[in-house]
Amino acid sequence: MITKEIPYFDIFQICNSGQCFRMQQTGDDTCQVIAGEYNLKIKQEGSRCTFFCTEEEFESFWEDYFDLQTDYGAYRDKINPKDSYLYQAAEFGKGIRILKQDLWEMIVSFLISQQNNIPRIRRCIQNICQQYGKSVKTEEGDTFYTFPKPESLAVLGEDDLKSCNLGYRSKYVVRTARMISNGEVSLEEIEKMSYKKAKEELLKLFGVGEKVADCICLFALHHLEAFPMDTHMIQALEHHYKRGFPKRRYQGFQGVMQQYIFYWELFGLKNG
DNA sequence: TGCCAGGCTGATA
DNA sequence: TATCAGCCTGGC
Repeated sequence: MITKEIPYFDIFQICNSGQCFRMQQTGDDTCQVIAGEYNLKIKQEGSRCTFFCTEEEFESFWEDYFDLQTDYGAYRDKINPKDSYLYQAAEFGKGIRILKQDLWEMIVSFLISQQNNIPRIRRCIQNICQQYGKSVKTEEGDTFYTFPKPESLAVLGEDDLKSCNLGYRSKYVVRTARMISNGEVSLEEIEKMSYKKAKEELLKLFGVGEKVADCICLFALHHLEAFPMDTHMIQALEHHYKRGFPKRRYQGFQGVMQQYIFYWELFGLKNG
């Protein structure tokens, strides 16, 4: 267990920001995240966060996973003070960070995300993990499931994941798993590529289009210049940036601004 | 009951 | 090159 003072870090904002489907609020001040072989409980009171893991695990994995070394205040300081819309969106979502998640898991997660809603995406992923992942016992005696490897899904029939509630997305996941498993597309190579090259490569995968590729670039590869355009973003930008979003001003970290806008559109407007 | 949700593919013109 | 139907399924 390790307790830290972390400014501008809000576990619930991250839970709801739609970038991570295996991080969930479990109580008034707690949440649970599953990543790789790890299952972490976090408790947050103000800027005081308690991570229920060893210091070694925190330093070798979670610190980087949550991008805790980066000063997000510096990104917000670059916001045009005359842009009151972006300013208020960034103020509202100032606890958001862009996580560094597993590439394969993000590919599958965002393949499933199309024409879908967050609770159902979570259920789909949970079903896949339970059926094809590895079960792991925690020290407390609880069981959780890891995310299955591409090879485990590549051997399935194209419709087999319909039983996990994926619907027509089943064949996207299975065919993509095959492309990776047979070496047609290399995850290791994509991880070394620039944003432009990585996106180009991801677009070769069956079921991956512009929006999904950008989400993968942002949430797995940490290419902060990726700017996913979904229906919410299209509407928000049409409404607030008639002459286009000033991406040049935020060159290199537009993705952070995208998250502030996205989170504001989904939660800020509704809650005042 | 019908419509739509955090898109994409493949057919058609 | 652009447009559009069709796709699963659950919630409203």
